[in-house]
Amino acid sequence: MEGQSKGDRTRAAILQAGLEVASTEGLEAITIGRLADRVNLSKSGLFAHFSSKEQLQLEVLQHGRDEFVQRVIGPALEETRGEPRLRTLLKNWLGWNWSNDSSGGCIFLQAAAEYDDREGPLRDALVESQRDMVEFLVGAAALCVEEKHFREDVDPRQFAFELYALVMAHHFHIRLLDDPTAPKRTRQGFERLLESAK
Amino acid sequence: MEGQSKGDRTRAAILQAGLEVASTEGLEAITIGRLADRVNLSKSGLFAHFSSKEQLQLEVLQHGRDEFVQRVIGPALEETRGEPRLRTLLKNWLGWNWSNDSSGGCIFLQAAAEYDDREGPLRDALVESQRDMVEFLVGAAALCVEEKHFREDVDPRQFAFELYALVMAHHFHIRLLDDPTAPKRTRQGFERLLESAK
DNA sequence: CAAAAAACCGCACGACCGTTCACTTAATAC
DNA sequence: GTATTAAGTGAACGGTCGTGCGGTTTTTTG
Repeated sequence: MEGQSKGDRTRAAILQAGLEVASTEGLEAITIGRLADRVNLSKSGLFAHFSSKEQLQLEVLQHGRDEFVQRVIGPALEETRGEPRLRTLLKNWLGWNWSNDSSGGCIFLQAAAEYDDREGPLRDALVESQRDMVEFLVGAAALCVEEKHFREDVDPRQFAFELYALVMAHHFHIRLLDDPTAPKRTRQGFERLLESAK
Repeated sequence: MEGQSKGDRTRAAILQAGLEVASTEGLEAITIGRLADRVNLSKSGLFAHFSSKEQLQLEVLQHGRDEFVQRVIGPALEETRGEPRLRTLLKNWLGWNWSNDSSGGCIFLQAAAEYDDREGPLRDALVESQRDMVEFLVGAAALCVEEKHFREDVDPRQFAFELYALVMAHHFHIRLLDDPTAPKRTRQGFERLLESAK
């Protein structure tokens, strides 16, 4: 009668393991057998929790969204509007990309590469989440204008574009090229972006 | 006795088809069978051209490098050093990302996501090619300083970081989000980047 | 045009894939 | 504590994967 049944706990463990695999090797690299090993279940035992592999992938992606909101968006929303919020957002975002706790980078950037030329429900779900993300950035930038932290003629959408660009470059440089100066360069680009908006 | 034997021509066709698959679905999505269908060969007939699947993938990646040099780097090198060369580079680069001629986006950004958390020869080859790419950008920016198009205190490496960032964002917005304003935003970011370097 | 070499095919293999189903074991409810 | 329900197992299926081998066809050489 209380919170979590056995099934719920198993499900959560599966999604967590799925997120780890997906963020390092991709959503397409998720395999029933491999995931079953990771959580000590039989293939069929794991499969019984989902109606299909695609459904499993969709739920893993959704789990990624939830985690991102909790670890990145949430803390930013607790900050005061405008520039401080933007700074907190970037800080946690870079932490998310870099998080070495079992996971490998950002599942969204990983999935973006996988589905940017493919059709289907997975692409649709990803596009929706990324459009949300962009809209959140646009909103955060618009608040900077509203709070007079930015000039009035700053285009929030252009600002969001360039901010996301920096985060992608950060991910690329730190994960693929092993460049330890990536965070510094990202922050420097961010400061330049802020400067030219003021 | 003359230029191309039958085998060479077939090989080239395989690599071209491989590049198309790799740029849309990834190097990992390359499959002997699917590729064999695409070029009207039997699985074993195709396989005989390579010593292993990994070798095939490596050669596809190398083919991508060659194409990129020919279509993007080459034209830029014909331009006069400094800012004009940089502008030509960006123009052709965006064209490469967008090239709708059978291919799907940039094979390097695709592969970067696939191998940023994996080990092996494929990752090594990719990292090398991307380091080269970054070094080329750094050099192009340094020439801008040398030619007095940029201020003396501009850091070419920081410039390269931010330029690559814009190109990644362009790729992301145009291929995943279907955002037709992406080229405009990229150019606008580029102009801002140039402006603050002058 | 014949001989040598290169290119290609068909078939088979073991491994892993997603999915189904009949069954057993464990957790929950009364 | 027993009845009921939920959770997990094991074997099997058709399919595709990378790879190896023996034989046939095509291209190249002299």
